[in-house]
Amino acid sequence: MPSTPSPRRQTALAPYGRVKQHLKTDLSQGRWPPGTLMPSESELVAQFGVSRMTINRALRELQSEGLIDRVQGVGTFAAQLHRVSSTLTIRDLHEEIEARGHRHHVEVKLVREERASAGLALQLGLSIDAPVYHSLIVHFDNGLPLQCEDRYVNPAWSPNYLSVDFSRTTPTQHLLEVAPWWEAQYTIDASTPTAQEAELLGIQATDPCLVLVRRTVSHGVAVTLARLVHPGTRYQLVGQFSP
Amino acid sequence: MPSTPSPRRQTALAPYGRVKQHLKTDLSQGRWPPGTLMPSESELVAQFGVSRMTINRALRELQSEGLIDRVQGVGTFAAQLHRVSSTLTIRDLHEEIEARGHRHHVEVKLVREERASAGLALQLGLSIDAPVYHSLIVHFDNGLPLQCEDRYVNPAWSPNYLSVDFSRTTPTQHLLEVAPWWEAQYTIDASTPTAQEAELLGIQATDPCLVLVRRTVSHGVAVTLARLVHPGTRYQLVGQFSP
DNA sequence: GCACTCTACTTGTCTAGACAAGCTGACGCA
DNA sequence: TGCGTCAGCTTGTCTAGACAAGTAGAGTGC
Repeated sequence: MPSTPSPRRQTALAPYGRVKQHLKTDLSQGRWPPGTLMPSESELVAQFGVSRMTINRALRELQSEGLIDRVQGVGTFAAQLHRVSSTLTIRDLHEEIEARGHRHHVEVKLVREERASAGLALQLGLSIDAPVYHSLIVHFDNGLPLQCEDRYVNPAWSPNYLSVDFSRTTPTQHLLEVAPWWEAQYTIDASTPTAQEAELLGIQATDPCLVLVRRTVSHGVAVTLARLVHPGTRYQLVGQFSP
Repeated sequence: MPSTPSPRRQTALAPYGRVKQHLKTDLSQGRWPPGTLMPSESELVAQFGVSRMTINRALRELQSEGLIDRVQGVGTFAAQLHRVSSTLTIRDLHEEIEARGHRHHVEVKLVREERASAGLALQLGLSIDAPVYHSLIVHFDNGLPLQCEDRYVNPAWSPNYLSVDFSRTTPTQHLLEVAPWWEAQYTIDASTPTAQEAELLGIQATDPCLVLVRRTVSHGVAVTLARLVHPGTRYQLVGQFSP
C-alpha cells in the first residue's frame, strides 16, 4: 500500500498493477499450489476494493504471462508446474557485437547469381535452375572471425541484392528493409565446419561449431535461407527465463 | 491469438480482436512504415464504431506483442524494423521424447553427496567444502544415448534428493516440485565432450556436442547447476518466430 | 532572443453497469 | 435409475463517461 506519493522516483503502481503484484507474490510463495482454484473476480473485487474491470485486467495479464489458467464458467487456477520452457533471444550479430562495445567488420567472399539446385529450389519455393542470389560473408569481432554467413536470397524479394554494399549494411539489415514482416524457422546444432568454412574462420576442420540454419518467410513466400557457422570456442548463445 | 476450438464456424471474432486483426494486416502490408505515426485512439473509435476502451485493449495487446510503440501524450507508432530476435523453447527432454512418441529411459551413473569446490560454491551460493548433491544421468531416446545430464543440487532445496528414484522421475521434474517457482540463465555452445561423457554417450571424444549449461535460482537462492551434453549428430534445437 | 504559461491533443487508467457464454450441481420427472 | 431442465455461479467482453498525466505548439511578456 504505497500511500506515499513520494517526492522520489517511486512510481506509485496503478491499482491493476498492485493487484497483479500481490497475486504474483502470493503465487510465488506457494499459496494456491499449481492447479488450485484461486479466488474469483468478484471475491477479488471485494478484497481489493476496485472495480471488476481492474481485477479482470490484472488477471488477463497474468494469464498471458502464463502464471494462471482461466476457464470460462469455472474459475481461475494457478498454472500447472511451470513448464521447463525458456525463451532464447537471437539477435542480429552486428547489433550484438556493437552492443558489446567491440568492432565489427565483414569480408565479402562472394556475391553472385546462381541456379537453384533441387533442394534449394524446394526450400525457397523456386523452380529448379531458377536464378537465385548467393552471398558468402565472414563477420569479424575485433578482428577475429566469428561467423560465416552463407546465404541464399529469393531474387523476387530483393532484385538489387547483388549491388548492395555489404561492408556498410549487413544482409540481415538489408532484408529487413525489403521484407520488414516475416516469420522464421530455425535449427541450432553442433557440427564440424566444411573445409571452406574452416579456412574462412581460421579453425581446424575438426573443431566443433555452433550452426544455426534459418529460413525466413514473408507473406507465405520464402525470402532467404541462411547457414550461420560459429566457432564453438568463440561464440555461445545466452538466454534467461523468469516468470 | 485466436485459439479457436471452433467445431466448424469461425468464432466470430470479438470487436477488440477485429480491430487488432485489421491493424495487424495493415501493418504487415506496409501502411504505416516503421516509426510512422498511426491513427490516435479517438480516430480509431470513429473508424470502427466501438468504444475507446475496446480500441485501447487492441492497441495495448499489439504493444505487448511488440508490433507498435505508444508514447503517452504523443501517439502510437509502428514499431521499428522488426528486431531479429526470436524465441526458442527449451523443453524438458523427457516430455520432448515422449511427445515424439519415442521411448525414454535413463541410466543413473552416480548420485552422491560431495564437497563443493570453489567454483561450484560460488555458482550455488554455498561455502567452500559445504555438502552438495551430485547426480550423473544418461537419457536414452529409443535406446540411443541422447543426453548426458551432469547436475549439482543445493541440498537446502531438496534434502532428500539422494533418495529420489530417477528411473521414475527425472531430476527436472523432481526439482520443479520442490521449487515450482524459478528463474534460469543458460548458455548454449558447441564443444567436444569430456572423455567420460564421450564414453557415456557412445561417441568419439572429437565429435561435436551441443552443450547447454543452466543455472536455476528460486527466490534469490541457487537451486541447481546442470550441464547437459548432446551428441551433435543426434540432437538439435528447433525454434520459430512469427509476429 | 528567451522564458513562461496556456491550450489542445495524446495515452493511461478506473468505474459501474450490462449482457453473453460456459460450466456445475440440484431438482424434478419418467 | 436415468435424463433433461434450470438456477446460480464463473469468466469474456463492451460501453460511456471521467479524470490524470504527459507532450507539443502557440501565444505572451520581458
